[in-house]
Amino acid sequence: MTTDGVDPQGTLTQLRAFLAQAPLSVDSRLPPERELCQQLGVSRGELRKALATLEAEGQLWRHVGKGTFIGARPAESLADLSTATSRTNPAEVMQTRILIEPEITRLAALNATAADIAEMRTCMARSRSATSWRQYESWDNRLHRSIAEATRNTLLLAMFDTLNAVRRAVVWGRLRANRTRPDPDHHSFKEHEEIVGAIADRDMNEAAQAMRRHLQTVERKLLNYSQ
Amino acid sequence: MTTDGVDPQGTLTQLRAFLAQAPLSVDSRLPPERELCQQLGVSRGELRKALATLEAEGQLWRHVGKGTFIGARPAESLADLSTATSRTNPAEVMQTRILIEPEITRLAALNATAADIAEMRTCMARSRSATSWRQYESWDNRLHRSIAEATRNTLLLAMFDTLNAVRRAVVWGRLRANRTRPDPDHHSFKEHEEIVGAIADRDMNEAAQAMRRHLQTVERKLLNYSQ
DNA sequence: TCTGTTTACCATTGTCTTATTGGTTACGAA
DNA sequence: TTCGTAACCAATAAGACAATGGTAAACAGA
Repeated sequence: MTTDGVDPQGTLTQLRAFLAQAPLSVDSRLPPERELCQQLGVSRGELRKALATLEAEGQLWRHVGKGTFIGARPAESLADLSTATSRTNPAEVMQTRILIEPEITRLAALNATAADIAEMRTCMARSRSATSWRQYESWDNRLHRSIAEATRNTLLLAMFDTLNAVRRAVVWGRLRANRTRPDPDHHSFKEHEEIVGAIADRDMNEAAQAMRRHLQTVERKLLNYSQ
Repeated sequence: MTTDGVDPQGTLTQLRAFLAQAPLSVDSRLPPERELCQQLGVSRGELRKALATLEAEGQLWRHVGKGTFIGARPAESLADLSTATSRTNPAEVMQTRILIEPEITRLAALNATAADIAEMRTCMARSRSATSWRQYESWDNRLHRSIAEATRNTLLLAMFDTLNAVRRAVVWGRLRANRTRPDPDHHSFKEHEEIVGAIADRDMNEAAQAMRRHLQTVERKLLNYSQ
């Protein structure tokens, strides 16, 4: 194993020298392969071998249609709705809801106005009188969102909307067709009452716990049987 | 005031009839004004008056370059990083962090592996030996993210990243220049120790409370004096 | 036979141009 | 004045085109 067996024509060395000499800062794009191989006087295949080595070393990264860039590949942000949706699952969604929504409810109990609470009660009444699961879920959604609105924190509301969007995408096909409308004694009705009641009482701890109990019921129903 | 003073040519009535007859479901786009006014045999001005009435009634919505659509105008999603950033403020950001991150820490105490905890300790050590505020904040960021990673919930991690992106954008210009590096007895060092210690002990409640105490200190420093 | 070069093609991405659309204004006719 | 017509504007959408990394086949040279 001779040294020139590793880098026969010195393409890699030549490329390193070029990068050291060129005025390229981090995240800047270097010339396209078709130009660069002419500048260095090597074939495109040899150049790509050297580039592959540097990429393996983490000194640069490449992407079709974009180019070749200095530095570390930008981590694909998980903070993106589509990528988050494609990588998660219903169990994670419920766990996240159980973590976050009770705390939202706690803050709602502190900040909700009378109008907010009236809005929640309206949503509850409409969900009770829903004539289809689709209607019920619409009002259920709106109830949960009105609680998030009551926190008077736009960022928190945005986080809730994000979570909600992921939830809808993940449990998409889940259409309950076995019954045409919710039972009058559907568990959610009583649980919603408890949540909104605690918010109206300004009982922050009870509000949070009621929401947690509600979501845990939903999770149980979701993961064990369908509904 | 005669009846035909309200709708002289009956354009509005004609348009209502057209919409009732046409096979247009919710969210579907109706023909552009230039076509529609020919179909109905009225001038574009008259058509636009009728459309304005229906829009005021909430039966349709219009937008330049897009068209005219049946149904309610889609609410601009707050679940968007840029809009959320532009409407929130540092106080909301801290409130949201104090609500969410302790719960993340609680779950991390349950799910963290030994490797996760080692990663957290590495971040703490690096932040202690940082020679600039910029370095310190980089390792502080990475510590908080490693805690979110330890939850083993990709959706929760995505939510954390979202919150973090907003935080960075909101408190952007805030560069601490009064000292070149953090004090060796900076409050965060001890608080980070308590958080990671509780995670290592699998003490979920203490982990959550330690994180809450830490963030409340950060909030106090942020809102009262700068740092 | 093996290695490297050339060439062509592909899928993805970015950029530029063009067309469409609601909104507005000016002008003229009734 | 009132209303229809035309023209223009800004925002948006859609398509055309070019550029780029990735890949395989054909070819040449040892």
